[in-house]
Amino acid sequence: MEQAQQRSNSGRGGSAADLPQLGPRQREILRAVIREFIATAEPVASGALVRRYRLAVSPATVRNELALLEELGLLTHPHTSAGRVPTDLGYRYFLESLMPEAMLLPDEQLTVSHQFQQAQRDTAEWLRLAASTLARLSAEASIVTPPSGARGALKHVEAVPIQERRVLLVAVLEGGAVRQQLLDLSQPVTVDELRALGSRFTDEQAGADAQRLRVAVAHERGTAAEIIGALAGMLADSDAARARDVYYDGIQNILIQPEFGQGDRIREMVGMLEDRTRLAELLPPELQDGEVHVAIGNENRVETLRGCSLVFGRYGTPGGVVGYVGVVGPTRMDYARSIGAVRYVGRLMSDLVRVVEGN
Amino acid sequence: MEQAQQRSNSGRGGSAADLPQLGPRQREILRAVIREFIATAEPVASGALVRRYRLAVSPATVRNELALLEELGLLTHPHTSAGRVPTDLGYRYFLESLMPEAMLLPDEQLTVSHQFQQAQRDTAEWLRLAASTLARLSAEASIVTPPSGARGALKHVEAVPIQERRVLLVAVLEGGAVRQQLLDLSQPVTVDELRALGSRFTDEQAGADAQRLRVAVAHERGTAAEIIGALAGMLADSDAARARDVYYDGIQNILIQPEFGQGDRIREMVGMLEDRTRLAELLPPELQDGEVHVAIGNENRVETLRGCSLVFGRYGTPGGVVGYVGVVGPTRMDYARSIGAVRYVGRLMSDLVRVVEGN
DNA sequence: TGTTGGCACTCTCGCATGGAGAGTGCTAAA
DNA sequence: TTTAGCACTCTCCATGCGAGAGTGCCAACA
Repeated sequence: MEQAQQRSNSGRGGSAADLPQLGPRQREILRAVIREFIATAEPVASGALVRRYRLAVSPATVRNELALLEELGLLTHPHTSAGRVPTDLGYRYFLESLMPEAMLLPDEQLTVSHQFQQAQRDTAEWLRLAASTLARLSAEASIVTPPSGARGALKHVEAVPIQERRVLLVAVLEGGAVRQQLLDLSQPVTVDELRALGSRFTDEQAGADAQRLRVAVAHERGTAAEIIGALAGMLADSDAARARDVYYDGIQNILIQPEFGQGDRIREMVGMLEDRTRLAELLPPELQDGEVHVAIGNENRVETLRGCSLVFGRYGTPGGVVGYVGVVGPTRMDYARSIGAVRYVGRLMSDLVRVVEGN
Repeated sequence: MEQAQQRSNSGRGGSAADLPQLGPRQREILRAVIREFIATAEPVASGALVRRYRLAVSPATVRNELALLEELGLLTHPHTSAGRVPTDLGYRYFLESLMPEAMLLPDEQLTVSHQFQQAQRDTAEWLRLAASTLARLSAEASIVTPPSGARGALKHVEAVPIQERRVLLVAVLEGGAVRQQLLDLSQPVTVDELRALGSRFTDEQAGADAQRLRVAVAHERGTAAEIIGALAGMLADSDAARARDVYYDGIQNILIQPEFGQGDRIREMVGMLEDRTRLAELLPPELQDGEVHVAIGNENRVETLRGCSLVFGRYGTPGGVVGYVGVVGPTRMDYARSIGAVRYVGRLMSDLVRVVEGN
């Protein structure tokens, strides 16, 4: 009955080390409690466990085991005569050694990857699709950050005339991101001059970062200097802009969860998600591409998200751009599904980024 | 004591015609009820009115007037011994002829316009700023749609090489929108060829819409035909993409409103807002730039938003691009503030669009 | 005729009560 | 070691009751 174990989901906090040792029956019972609680959101009673999971022992025996699991810190009691509820540590144990393999079903994978292939081949579209796919698969709220270039290197410059002294600068970055900005010039400029400047800068400054562009400003004068200066600003702002460009979806999914029933818990949560400047606090500190990090309840650093779990994955290319995909929900979430979804969508995003980078 | 009246906020439904005639004291009392209810969200009692608004009559007299206003359909009663609550019609009357002038304070205007000037000069940034500004000013949830070109005419084309057979197409549209898409070519192409194609298309097809580009495909062959075809697709998809690019903010503001206290009302609402495909249902059918449209409660067409009011404005340039800014909240909202905020932010957005268009 | 004080009536809300039901913990027996 | 039995605890729900808020109406008054 033991499922394929999977230790690759380890999170931070070195939790694997301090997890207690359990016998097979205790493991079976713990797993049943967590499954049941995830499904019902109600404290789980000994009798119900025996009945619904066809345990070969009596409720009294189960009660003894439950008391033991509680003593180990894996379960709690809302009050004396209520059933058991998993603690954060209980979920952690489940994740580390009880959870079924965290994989999407093959036909789900097929559907999702098909959708990604159908989507318009544009980064914003992909991000939106990733967010909505994650929200649907996990039935939680999802967060997706755009890929951000490690250096924000310039790849291509274009200056489009708007008026005689106003141009739209379009910069394509290494990694396929496109940034645009209006620029008012101090002198009139012709279409041909702009075109020439665009191709010259594309040739000369390809691969440059904000730093190098700032230096290059000194060697230019007039319109050229103004444009290079603006480009440097665009590249420097690039990361700040990225932080504001986060995609959310599925907030409605977590609004209905009974744990957010009333009070301002929910308001705080949504406020936290809407405040794009605080997003960085959610992201796991060090994480490799392809790995999935799970922060259960109090394991995450943000106070307003106590009682919530975060499942985050990192996508990108080695040495190239980096982005995050993740889901947020109550600690009582279907971790196997969420992890599977995050991992798969992260992998797809990595593939897409690789395509844009041209590898 | 009568405030400056303002009839420019008329909505659809020809409501101004069927509004009852009221005497000055009735108007004063109705205004007080609505003010009080907007502030407290609790049914308003006759005694409280007299006390808090220093009315020169006794509670009994006020009760008589309240009964009359109820008979006219402007107020209701949750139950026999409760205070009065405005009906949709009551709010409508308030809007049409009782509301103080719907204008932001001069220093608020200054702060906001300053923020817009400070912002990075990029459409996405403006939209985000508009959404967050509206949410903050109105203390409701805000919705901002990107400017969409009336025709989606092409202004500038650029093809950036990614690999030898893969290019990133960047199209700048009339109105300053930038669209990008990856394209896999059937034959390898050099950087110089791409550059030449880009400038040729920019020259030949400037001002073209999706339709004309489709025709132009027939006159090209090879790589050029593939690129033109892709451009036609991008322009055609342009409107669909725009619909998905809506900016929301301040959802947390309406989550705490007591009217959305519990139940799935709120979940439905957020679901409605998150579902970008249904946004068009919210937008007012015909509306001139600069006008503000208010749909109170049942006046809006979407069922899940019964009990909510929408305040929408249209921005853009005559004959040019068009976009919408608006706020969503409970019918019990501060209409003067919301309308003032929507009008002012709409005007700023119109200015910005005009700048991008080069007028 | 319009206004007001007085008063009965109604409805909600909060609180305490009590019984039913669910579930545990403990003990003693198998 | 497991289990049956049983007392105990706690929640939940329905009920009832009293207080309070507020209205509607009536009769008196200016």
